[in-house]
Amino acid sequence: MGITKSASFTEEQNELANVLKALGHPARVAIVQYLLKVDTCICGDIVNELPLAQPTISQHLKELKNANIIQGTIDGKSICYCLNKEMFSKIGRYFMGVSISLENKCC
Amino acid sequence: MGITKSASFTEEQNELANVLKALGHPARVAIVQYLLKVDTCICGDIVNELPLAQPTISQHLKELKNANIIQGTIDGKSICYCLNKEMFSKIGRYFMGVSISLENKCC
DNA sequence: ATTTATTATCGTAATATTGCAATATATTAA
DNA sequence: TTAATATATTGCAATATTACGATAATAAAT
Repeated sequence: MGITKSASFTEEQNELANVLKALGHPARVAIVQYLLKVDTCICGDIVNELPLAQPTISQHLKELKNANIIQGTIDGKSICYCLNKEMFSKIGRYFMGVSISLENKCC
Repeated sequence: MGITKSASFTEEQNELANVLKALGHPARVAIVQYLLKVDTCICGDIVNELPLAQPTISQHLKELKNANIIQGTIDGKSICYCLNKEMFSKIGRYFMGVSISLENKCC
């Protein structure tokens, strides 16, 4: 993107935006959904599953990891990836909270 | 961004990614939080609230509107914006669903 | 030590996003 | 009609993202 004035916003706003930006790409949504289905997997499994090259998948995994959406643990010569429960719980609670706040408001 | 291979992913994946991408910017998170606080407001109120120029706010509002996150209704010479309850409910339910699916899994 | 397997990094082209000044559009007020 | 108010659009510079080929790095197997 262009110049994003992160400094102008609160820590909370920047953090939330970072996580949602990381999830704001169809390939990364697909990776999350695949991980949800298979529980854990290695990078190569995702390369076989999605129509993207290995470096591209690796880059997407890095972004998801940076945003604390997935975690990877070294397992021999491969890396075992899985979803970070707490992050999904946190995001879920945030949006449900917004949703409840909006319940008795009209537009 | 670069070339996003939207065609390679499902409709659902693209839709979810679009909404989350729209929310994946601190200025747009700030707009949502402001709207949550004041219920409804006009564009000018947001321009006064955030450290961004009017065309920039207008552009962010357009993106939020396109993603169906806010709606704007013409009110005289200004436009009254508010959050779209259903969208937040939908996103909240999605993430809570993922969260619940992850509950009894380990990593 | 060499090969094989798995993932990460580098470099780069193509494209998208961000922010704003200038300007256009639309509605109300005088 | 003219002026004032509110928002949208255009055009552009600066920057970020996406995708991938080539290559490096790491660990296991032979």
